Amino acid sequence: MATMQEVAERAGVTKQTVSNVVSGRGRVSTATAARVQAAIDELGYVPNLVARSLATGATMTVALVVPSVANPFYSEVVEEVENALREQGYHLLLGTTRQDAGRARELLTSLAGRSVDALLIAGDHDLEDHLALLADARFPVALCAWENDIPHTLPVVTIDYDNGGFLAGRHLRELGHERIAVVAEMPHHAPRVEGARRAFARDGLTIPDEAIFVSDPSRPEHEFEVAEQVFDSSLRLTAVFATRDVLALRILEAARLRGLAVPGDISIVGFDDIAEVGSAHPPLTTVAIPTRSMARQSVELLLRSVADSMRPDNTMSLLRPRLIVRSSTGPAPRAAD
Amino acid sequence: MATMQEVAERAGVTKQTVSNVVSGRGRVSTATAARVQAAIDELGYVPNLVARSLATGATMTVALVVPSVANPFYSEVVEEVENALREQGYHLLLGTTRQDAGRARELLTSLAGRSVDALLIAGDHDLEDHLALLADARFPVALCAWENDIPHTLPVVTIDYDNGGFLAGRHLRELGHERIAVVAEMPHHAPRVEGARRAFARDGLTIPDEAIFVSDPSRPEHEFEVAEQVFDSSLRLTAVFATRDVLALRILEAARLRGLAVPGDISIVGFDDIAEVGSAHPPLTTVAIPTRSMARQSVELLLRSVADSMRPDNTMSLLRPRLIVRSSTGPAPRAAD
DNA sequence: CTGAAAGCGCTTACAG
DNA sequence: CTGAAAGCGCTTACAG
Repeated sequence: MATMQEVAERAGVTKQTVSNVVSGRGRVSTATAARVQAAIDELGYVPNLVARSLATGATMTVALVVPSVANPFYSEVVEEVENALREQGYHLLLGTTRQDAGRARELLTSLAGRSVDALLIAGDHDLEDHLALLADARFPVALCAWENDIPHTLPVVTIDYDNGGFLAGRHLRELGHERIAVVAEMPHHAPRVEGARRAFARDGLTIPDEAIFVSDPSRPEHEFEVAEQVFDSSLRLTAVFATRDVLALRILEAARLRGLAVPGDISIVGFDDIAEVGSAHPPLTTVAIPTRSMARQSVELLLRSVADSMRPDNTMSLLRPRLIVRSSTGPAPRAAD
Repeated sequence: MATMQEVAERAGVTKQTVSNVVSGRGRVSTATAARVQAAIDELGYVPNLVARSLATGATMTVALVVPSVANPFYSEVVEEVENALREQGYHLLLGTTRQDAGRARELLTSLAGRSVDALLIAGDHDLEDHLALLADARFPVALCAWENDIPHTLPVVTIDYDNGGFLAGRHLRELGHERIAVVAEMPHHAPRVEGARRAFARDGLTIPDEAIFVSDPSRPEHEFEVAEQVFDSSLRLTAVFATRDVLALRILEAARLRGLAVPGDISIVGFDDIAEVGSAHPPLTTVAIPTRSMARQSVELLLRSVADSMRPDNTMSLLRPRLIVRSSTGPAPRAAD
């Protein structure tokens, strides 16, 4: 592989001049620039990025840690982080934790060796206990999509999940629903559940613990089983709030399989606003969260701090979800009681 | 940040010795090793990976290029590639092309600067024309999940897609189906379609062009529209072969919405064997492809070549798909003709 | 078992 | 506008 030195010799100049024409910085006469460029082309010279990194202290790569990519929410985060990074010329180093605390720990440890310029952690799964490993990282670290027990030691850009749950609950209350089930991944989605409860509490109503159904994200087939449990329960429900759209879709399927009309017999509200949900039958009412803007803001926070070579401001920003009313929710059916 | 030199001074030894204890290579007396380790701990020393890379010529990171991560097939590839990489101590640099040839081009160009030890490209979307950019890459390159016009210039580990289509078609033929529709993303899935046609041709039957329905992957809502078109057609179909499970699921949904019994009125065969398909209602018959083993073999091929520091053998390996019969396929209903 | 030297391929002031 | 030098922080032979 041709080196900068070789290009310099061929062009009859010094390394510095080659460096100048490659970087476009420092001025070089048109004539020598052309000579250098010719040498570069003839030799097929490509700068060695590792050497450049050592000299400049910048690797132009940012690491992103997510629980999984097989989850529409996180795959959207990955896509948008990559977009934002690429616009600034950065590469993306990806690590997934897969609900494995040991793996998460290794990941953070191996990342702490400054081979990246910044680190973004998405989602609070399995990482709570390992954040301390990052205490003396040599690069800025930020958190996003963090739902429970938001750390105070690092900057975070996340969603107001509690408010999202509240929006879902309030919508259902406005439609007159009094008895609803909540299907949630617990404890991760606790804030969404609490939000919905708060909306009911305003009207003096409660969502009892028996009406909270816990889904296990590690077993996809479990999602449907839970949906079945909901309808098998004797709670005389008129609506279901699912704290993830993927769950909401399973509930819709289970309802249809039992001949329940949506929203005639049962209303369904989801959470996330993933693409499939808008083209479901019927299209689902859901709580939309600004995933892409969250991803983008996180990257900007981090890159700003890289540019200024200072720790990022220890800010916490909470993005607001938004209720999207489609056709899976309607007035509560008159109780036959 | 502490440097190796500083650790050496503190421990009263030379850099080399510190390097030895850090790497575990070259022997060091227990006593000095302990002194060095103490200095490392006191200073919070972490080796600078970039410097190490420049010295060794290895970055311990491998790049993976995929069309998208919002696709269950590719997200499985990403996961398994990451697994295989991590086992060997490598990091994953991820790039997605998003059906944007310009973006794909930029990606490959920016990767060519030897900041990675190897490159794996999954999927043939948008890359056909840019492979030449990799001609003088300083690291090994391999292809996987390549379906059309497999290049001869690079090693590839892929699926026998044509055979997958054949398995689906043969299964349907064995059940007595004569008139089927194929829903496919074209031209990408052409081999799967051809495979199915081949199975029919053995019995002197053809799948006419009108029975091939093209789905547009860039518009998720289009998938359902296509499913509707299939049932609106006047082809008197008894089965549908969808070249992706996600499509098969939409077809199942459309069938149910019209009151068609699956498999009583219509049989459905998918392709991929993604997790959701096994817990659908009914569970879908599908062509399972060894995605994880493909990902793993690709990584091993690449890493072997990195270890030997030679070009990978220009091999082409074709992994065999397997038909998984579940409950969405049954005997063709007796025609009422 | 430990030390002194050279080198990986760039960039960054600093002279001229 | 161009050149000579030092340095980024490691590792790799090579002596002792």
